[in-house]
Amino acid sequence: MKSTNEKVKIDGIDKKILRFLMQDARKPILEIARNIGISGAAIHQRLRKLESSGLIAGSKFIINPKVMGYTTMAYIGIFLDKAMSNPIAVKELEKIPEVLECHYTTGNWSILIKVLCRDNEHLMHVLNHNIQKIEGVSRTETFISLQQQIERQIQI
Amino acid sequence: MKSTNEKVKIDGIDKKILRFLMQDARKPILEIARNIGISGAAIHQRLRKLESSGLIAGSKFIINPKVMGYTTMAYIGIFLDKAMSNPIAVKELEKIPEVLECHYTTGNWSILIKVLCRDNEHLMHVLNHNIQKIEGVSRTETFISLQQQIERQIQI
DNA sequence: GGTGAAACGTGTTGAGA
DNA sequence: TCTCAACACGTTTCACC
Repeated sequence: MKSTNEKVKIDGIDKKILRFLMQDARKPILEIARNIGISGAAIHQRLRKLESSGLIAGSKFIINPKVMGYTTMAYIGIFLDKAMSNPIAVKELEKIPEVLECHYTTGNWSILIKVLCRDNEHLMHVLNHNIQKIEGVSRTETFISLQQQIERQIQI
Repeated sequence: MKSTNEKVKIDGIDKKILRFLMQDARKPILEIARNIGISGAAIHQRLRKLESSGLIAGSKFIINPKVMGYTTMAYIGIFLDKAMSNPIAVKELEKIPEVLECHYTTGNWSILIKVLCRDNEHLMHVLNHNIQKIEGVSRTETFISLQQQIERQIQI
């Protein structure tokens, strides 16, 4: 894997391959091959190169949380006491399964997190019993996502 | 696909299968079968059920944006004029490829978006030439993610 | 870079417990 | 729901262009 500071060059064929696989990671290579008119072996070689360049970070099945009863998504801005070091807070946040993302941000807050809960009651519980309990957390601001209207990866 | 208001019941075997595939969507079903000690055909049947329940929303290759030179991620809170309807703004935001997420939120802003840019200069350009140009956008607040410390899906 | 072919492994189905 | 077995199909490698 190359340094992440090094840009990787990809051509139009790479882009076509990636566009297929970013949509459906299990799409057979041979099917892609037939679609773009080159051999399966060639695609295989290109994918190995893209993987070792670090451009392909892996593949994932995507789960629909709504079907599991998780319908409330929210962003929470967290203010930390000055004395509190960010890494310790992150360590605690990692233990909370409802926390899906955690960003160390510029601006108002020290930390911005994304949480996924079953409902508002569950969200309130996570706020009061998990997040606010973390030492150093002084205040939080919650923004509930009423609807997620765009969700995508970098366009290539 | 069932209604998204209907919870789906999954057992321990389903969870094991999903945990493997959420980590690596291309992991062969037969390999998973050997790992958890049931036949490949059984896994195949379970996956078909999980898919038709809507729990599996698909699969994706994950691209590492840093390797493509995209190193600046930010959240932007957008204030809309009262006269402005949210759907029109979202339609415009969809046309901006740097916008990866868009949430209609409670709280200060009308909209919270996540953007991915090459660098701060690129972010400034997207703010001034794309986002601020959208009719109805009155003010924005930007939070740059200096580091993303947690990134995961719902835990099952 | 690319190809085709061979060897091997996986996906998928259907009958039956 | 599961298994087994059969077949179709995909992946991977390699020699060669």
